[in-house]
Amino acid sequence: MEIDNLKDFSLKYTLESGQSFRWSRIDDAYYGVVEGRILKLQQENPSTLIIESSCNEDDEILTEFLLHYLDLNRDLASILSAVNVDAYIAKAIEHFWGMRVLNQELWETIASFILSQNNNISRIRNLIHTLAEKFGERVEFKGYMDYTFPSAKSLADVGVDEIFSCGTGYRAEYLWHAASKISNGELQLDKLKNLPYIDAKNELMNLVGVGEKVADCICLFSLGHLEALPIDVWIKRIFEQIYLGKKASVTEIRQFASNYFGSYIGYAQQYLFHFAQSNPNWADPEYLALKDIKNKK
DNA sequence: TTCCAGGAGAGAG
DNA sequence: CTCTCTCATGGA
Repeated sequence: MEIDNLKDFSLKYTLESGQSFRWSRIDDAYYGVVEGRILKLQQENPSTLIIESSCNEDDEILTEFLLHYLDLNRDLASILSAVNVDAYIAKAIEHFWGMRVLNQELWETIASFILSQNNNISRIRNLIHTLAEKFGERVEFKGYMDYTFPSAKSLADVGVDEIFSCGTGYRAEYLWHAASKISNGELQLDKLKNLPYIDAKNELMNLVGVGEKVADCICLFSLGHLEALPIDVWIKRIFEQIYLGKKASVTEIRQFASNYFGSYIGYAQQYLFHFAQSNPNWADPEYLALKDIKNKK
């Protein structure tokens, strides 16, 4: 099946921007395990998305699911125009136009970003794959084989040692703790989805191993809270070097950022993050100078 | 060999 | 509140 008449969408930038660790590109198609099945996505024209699923599901329901997952129900142009306040971020927006902030499954996002701490993206991908291979279910579609993300209950049941043996390091305890609290009902994910940003974030930070940054990642990449600002080493560097010109605390960065970019800071963050990550010259003087050129709103 | 990665917790000051 | 140290692991 396919979805037509897409506007302001880049499948590539959306799936390759470090929000999800479960997509692989083969030629011009993306294969990923999403909520129990393999999806194969291809963008054409570029306003058409061609979709295949490893399980038989109703086209209409799958369409609704993907519109939400890929955040296609939002008016991206107006969001980006709201955060396009200077020539520096304008460069990032221009370069990665169409990149969307995903709405991923909550438990998988919690687990993935617990594993992300003090870790790099390729190793996070490998860890998740190893966990899925050992504790998930095998799925296959058109020669592409992968494993579903293990449920909270299955990880709670196998225990810390088995999780540790996947190479998770000291994060094994954190992951097991979260899996336990979720599978025994101490933390109810459905309730979490209905809370406002601050409340959801605080609730998540009650989990051992979930600090402010990971909580913000979950709020942004799963719960749709676009005002969340995950401050990792990259975002810290970007704000210190580009916008503040000095070392700054997380509190300081947060205050400046929300004041400067407004309530869609989560989207601004994603473009700045991906721009810096993929451009070794992101802090060169020629780029640095762009931040002083303001864009009229 | 040392440094670093989409950090967090514990402890000290 | 802010610093500092430690926590596994693998790739550069």
